Amino acid sequence: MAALPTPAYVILGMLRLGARSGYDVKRLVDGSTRYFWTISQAQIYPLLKRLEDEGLVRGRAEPRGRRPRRAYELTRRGEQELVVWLRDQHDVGYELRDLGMLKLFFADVLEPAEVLEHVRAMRARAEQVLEHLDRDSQPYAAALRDAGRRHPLDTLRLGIALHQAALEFCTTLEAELA
Amino acid sequence: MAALPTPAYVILGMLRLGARSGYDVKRLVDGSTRYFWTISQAQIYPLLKRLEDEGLVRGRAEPRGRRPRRAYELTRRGEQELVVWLRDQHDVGYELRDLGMLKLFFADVLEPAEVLEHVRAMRARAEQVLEHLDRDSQPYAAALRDAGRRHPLDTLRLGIALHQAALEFCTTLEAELA
DNA sequence: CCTAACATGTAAACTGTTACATGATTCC
DNA sequence: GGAATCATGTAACAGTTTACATGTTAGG
Repeated sequence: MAALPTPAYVILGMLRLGARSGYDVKRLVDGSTRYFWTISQAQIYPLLKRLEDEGLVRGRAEPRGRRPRRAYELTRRGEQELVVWLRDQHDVGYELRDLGMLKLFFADVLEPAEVLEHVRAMRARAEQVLEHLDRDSQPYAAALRDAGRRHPLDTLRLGIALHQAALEFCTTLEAELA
Repeated sequence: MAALPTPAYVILGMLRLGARSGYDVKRLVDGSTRYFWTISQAQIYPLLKRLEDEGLVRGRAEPRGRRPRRAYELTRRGEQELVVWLRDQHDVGYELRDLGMLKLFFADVLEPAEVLEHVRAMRARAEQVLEHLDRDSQPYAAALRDAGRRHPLDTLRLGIALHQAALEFCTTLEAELA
């Protein structure tokens, strides 16, 4: 059996955190891992089917009227598979694509005033993300912690620390450029 | 004329910073923007051709023996195109895919000792990146600053601040988990 | 009654990477 | 003479997103 693609583990993990439908998975991803891992809706349904074929999730039909609908849960093998993947310390890599940083890198072609504008835009973005993390992700992570899962909150704290650092750097740079 | 894909602007920017061949572009990207923007070699050559067709770069053949080789430089229109793109404050978005954070998010399935191991691995990664930035990117950015381009160094400082923040958070979390 | 949110699914397009092939030059 | 580095290029593949299509349920 071929190794699963990463989005499959996201699905397994979200099912373990209480998601029941593909739609739930998408909602939870958007509300929690979105800033360090996204997944598009079009990937979810085919993957759920595959996971069911491989016996890692169990789905049963719960149609609403004429509309098909499936509710899923992890099987024991699915949970084992998730644990094996989580344990693999081998891949903790990351990939960042940051247009703000890329444009700053090339910004010497611009007028100083334009660079300042750009840095301000980067700071505004960091502020927006922090606001979203605080308003939308925090309550969800706090609820999970109260249910005994502490690590979503730890991850959120890391996300906040990262964006805070970006925010502080932008503020410093703005002062230098002014 | 359709808007160019982002890697095309990376090429324009790198040509402006002194790259002459496709190979140069790849080398500069690997040595400088790699931690916030990568580009694969296979994308570069077709894009250079396209940029030449659109009059944004000028290439001339400088073969080595029987091996073809092209040296490129920015045209005025190419530089204008770069500036227009840089000015567009509309897209300063970013995309992060961080397996370390994703696994931390789901880490409640693991034993506490395993989580600690994982956080240590994340910290080790941050340390490695910081080392690379300091050893490989710093000299290059410093040389560019001495040549009058200060923003590659600013971008590097932001990268360092980000990884430093990650490192500090991991250290804190390790202490909490121990 | 209408809109928003719930919910599933597919086809096509796009983006990016991997793997391979080729050959020159420089340094040990 | 062999290895590493310089240098270009393509074909196949994998991964991801966009756009569309469809229908339900709950609330204002």
